[in-house]
Amino acid sequence: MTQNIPAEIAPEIAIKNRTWAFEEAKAVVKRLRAIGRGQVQTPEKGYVLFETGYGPSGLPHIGTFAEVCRTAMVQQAFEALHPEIPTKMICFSDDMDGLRKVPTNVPQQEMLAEHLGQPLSLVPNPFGTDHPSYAHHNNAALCEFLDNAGFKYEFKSASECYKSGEFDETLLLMLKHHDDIKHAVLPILGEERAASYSPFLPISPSTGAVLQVPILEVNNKNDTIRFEDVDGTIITQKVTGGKVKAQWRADWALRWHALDVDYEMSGKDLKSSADISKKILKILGKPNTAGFHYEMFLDENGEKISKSKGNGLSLEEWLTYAPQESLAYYLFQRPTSAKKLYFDIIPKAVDEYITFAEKLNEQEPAKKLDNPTWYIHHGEVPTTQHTPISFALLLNLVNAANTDDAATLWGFIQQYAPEATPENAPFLDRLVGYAIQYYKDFVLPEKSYRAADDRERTALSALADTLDSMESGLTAEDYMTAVFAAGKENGYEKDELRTWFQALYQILLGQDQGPRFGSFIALYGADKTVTLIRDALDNKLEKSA
RNA sequence: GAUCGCUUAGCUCAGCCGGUAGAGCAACUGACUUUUAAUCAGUAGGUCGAGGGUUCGAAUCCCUCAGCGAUCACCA
Repeated sequence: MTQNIPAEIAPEIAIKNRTWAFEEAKAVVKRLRAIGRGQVQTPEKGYVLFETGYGPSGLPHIGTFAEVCRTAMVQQAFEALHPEIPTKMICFSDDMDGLRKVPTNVPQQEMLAEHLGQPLSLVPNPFGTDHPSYAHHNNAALCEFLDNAGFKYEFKSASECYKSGEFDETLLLMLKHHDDIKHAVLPILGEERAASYSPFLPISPSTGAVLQVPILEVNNKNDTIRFEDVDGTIITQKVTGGKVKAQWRADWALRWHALDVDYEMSGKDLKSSADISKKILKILGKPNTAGFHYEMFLDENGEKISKSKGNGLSLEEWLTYAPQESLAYYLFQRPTSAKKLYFDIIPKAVDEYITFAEKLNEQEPAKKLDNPTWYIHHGEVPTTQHTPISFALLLNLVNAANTDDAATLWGFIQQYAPEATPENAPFLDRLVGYAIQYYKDFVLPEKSYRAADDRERTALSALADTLDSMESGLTAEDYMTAVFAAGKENGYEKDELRTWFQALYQILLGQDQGPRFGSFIALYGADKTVTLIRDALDNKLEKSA
């Protein structure tokens, strides 16, 4: 249930920490103290609850990850303050929400259009996966993602909460305070919406759709509401048992109340909604849930990242080029100021993560709490995270080494860190994979091979012949000598040798710069270099570029 | 209109319970390599948006202003 056991940090030390995560955790403590009349103790439900919200109308995105990740950080800080109190994180999916519009990026558009208005958990699955519904598919994606990232959480489905009756008690309470709740929400609504607003959205008995209709009458004796169904029939329906869903904002308060949520953060775009939800929670008679509002993610030009525009950097993109830990590190930084998300920040984030990860285990307890990796690795960085070289160096290396082969790249790495191997530095090995991906996507497409002129052809074939006749396994210096000899003996004067090397890069590697050529041959292999040269002379490289 | 954020070295940003500024990149110098790049060592570079206040002392707290930007006001 508890997220983890932070490495021994005395609560007296923890309470002095001022990072945002601890400030948030202290807000949770304050809430507990209010509930316990001055005593900080385990809530009646048996644990302190941290909630995150997810809308399964789309796949999990970077905002989803950010919210779970940061909530886990607050949770960990709380555990350091009160190790004796159990905690739990719930990832709540609002899969009872109606399908408002058909997303343009999913299959079976027409089929989905027929199900507009239906709860997402009843809309058929258009993806062809095993899951029974649209929402189930997305929920599974969320869980898979969170599991892979190593989060400890409990998944909760809105549809199940409504149907099972878990929300009934609170729904009845909301029915009792129907008008108060309505008036709490009205001030922030536009005129048009205000006219028909109700905290309740009945489920149509004829179509199953989530209806956004005026509530004609509230009956607290029978636990019912009256409304007009899509076909014009006036219906009287219980608010319990999954026949009614709470409207946005009221829905939030409902969850906080019914599950007794102690902490939930949200984006600043939801600030006004959260404020209303707090008012509703108060009407329902519970103390405030703790939580703050994090800033939005922007793109390189400071504009809001939107999935439809495709600007900025997506979660998938980050995780294609860098480890999840580096993103978590990035997310730890000042959540209340807007973050620009674009490619260039990734290498820096990775290297700063590495720097902090290398330091954590030796730091004084008080210092540990200022180290972002304390939150990412639950107090102690595993030794497997050690890497002797930086990601920036690795990216330069993969560029220079001109290879998408991990083994070759490791050869270059060992020039810098002779003792490192994929086995004893698994994190570095992961970084190698990311660097190669980067090479494939950004370096390779930029390559432009040119054909050799006559002098170059002569020198290159001489080099190929020499290499062919050399024994394998010679040193970089031996190969270097051969390269120089091939140049000198085939028309390159001493002061022209630079152009000879440049020719090698342009003709063989498709770029203006490259690695030290002797080392390149030693690592790439003399025989493969011969093949490379002969392919170049046959003009085969241009096609593969 | 309401709410919030940002403004610190050429660039991107960190520092913010007050004690005369830091990093990365870029620049420059040097070392090392029988090419370049890389690597390593070092140097230089800022009246911390403007004005005022509190203080022995403010990039850091308070007020005013300016510029830029975001979010909300339809849906979640």
